[in-house]
Amino acid sequence: MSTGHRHGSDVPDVAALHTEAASRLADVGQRFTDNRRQLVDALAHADHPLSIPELLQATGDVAQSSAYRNLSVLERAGVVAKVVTNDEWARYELTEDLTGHHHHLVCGSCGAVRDVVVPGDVEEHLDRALSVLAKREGFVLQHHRLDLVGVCKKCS
Amino acid sequence: MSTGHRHGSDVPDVAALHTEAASRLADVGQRFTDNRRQLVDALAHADHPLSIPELLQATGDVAQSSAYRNLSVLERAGVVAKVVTNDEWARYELTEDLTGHHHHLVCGSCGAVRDVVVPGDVEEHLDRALSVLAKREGFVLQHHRLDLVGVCKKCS
DNA sequence: ATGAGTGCAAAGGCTTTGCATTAGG
DNA sequence: CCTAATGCAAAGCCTTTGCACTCAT
Repeated sequence: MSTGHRHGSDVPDVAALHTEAASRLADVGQRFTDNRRQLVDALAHADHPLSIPELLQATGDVAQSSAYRNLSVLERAGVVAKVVTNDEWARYELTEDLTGHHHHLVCGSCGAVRDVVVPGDVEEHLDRALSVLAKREGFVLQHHRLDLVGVCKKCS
Repeated sequence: MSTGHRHGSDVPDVAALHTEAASRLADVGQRFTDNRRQLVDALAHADHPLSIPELLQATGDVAQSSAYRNLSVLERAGVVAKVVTNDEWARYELTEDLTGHHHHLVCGSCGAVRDVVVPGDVEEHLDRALSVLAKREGFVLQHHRLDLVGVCKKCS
């Protein structure tokens, strides 16, 4: 799936997302509980990876330890991915096969991270070049991460 | 400067590196002490970003707190850059204007990170595309970070 | 009933900081 | 001499874990 989500102007298909999340959790022997649904929904409605404080605020009544534990479970289930940035907290986002491939605008000034989609032809060109490179290095390439580092609109 | 270093087969120009490091430290009112020289040398001879444990081992007799403090100073001076990965420790490398622009092969299995250089034409193509994108987003682009995530030769 | 999930509090582990000592200009 | 730098130990802070309670099946 790659139904509409925050990158476009369309509304996220919440039902489909829930079904898929539940399915992936079931695959690893886990339930789609209310806490987990709240975390997934918060991530689905954000246009950038969320930190734990942001997630706690967005969900309202999820205990911090539960948030960490459930994010870990969701990560193992392939529903969310941890995004490491230079700021103090880890950030989380839905996996790319749920939201679509994208990259990040990282503001070196305030630390803000925003999702951005790179034109398809650029991605293809890049992927071809990286495949060749990986093969040459004896490296099994799974995917690439690309961050644009600079100063966001608000800080400049 | 961008004298020879670990990416090529050439030997790092230690003297020039020291001069440049000392100069940049002086610019921010800091000295090029023996501990800092040891850290810089260790980074110059590695072919991948080093974690604190690796740096402590490579330097031998630098106290952990001094390593952290000096890396912070070197970072402010623009001599080293912190590289954030998904593993437990932060990693450090010399800044790209000292070593040349490069990217990282990140092994999702063992966490190893190795430097890799992408062909110039690919970089140019990418930079042009990203400039257009950044302008459209009202973002002042300074540089990009590109990681190849997969499985390294040793783990596959 | 029975195991998964939850929440509070305590523990862990990387990183930072306080402070007395040492070294460089 | 005098300030910067160093090293040890203690403190911080994000994250993980222990444990008893609750909920769903």
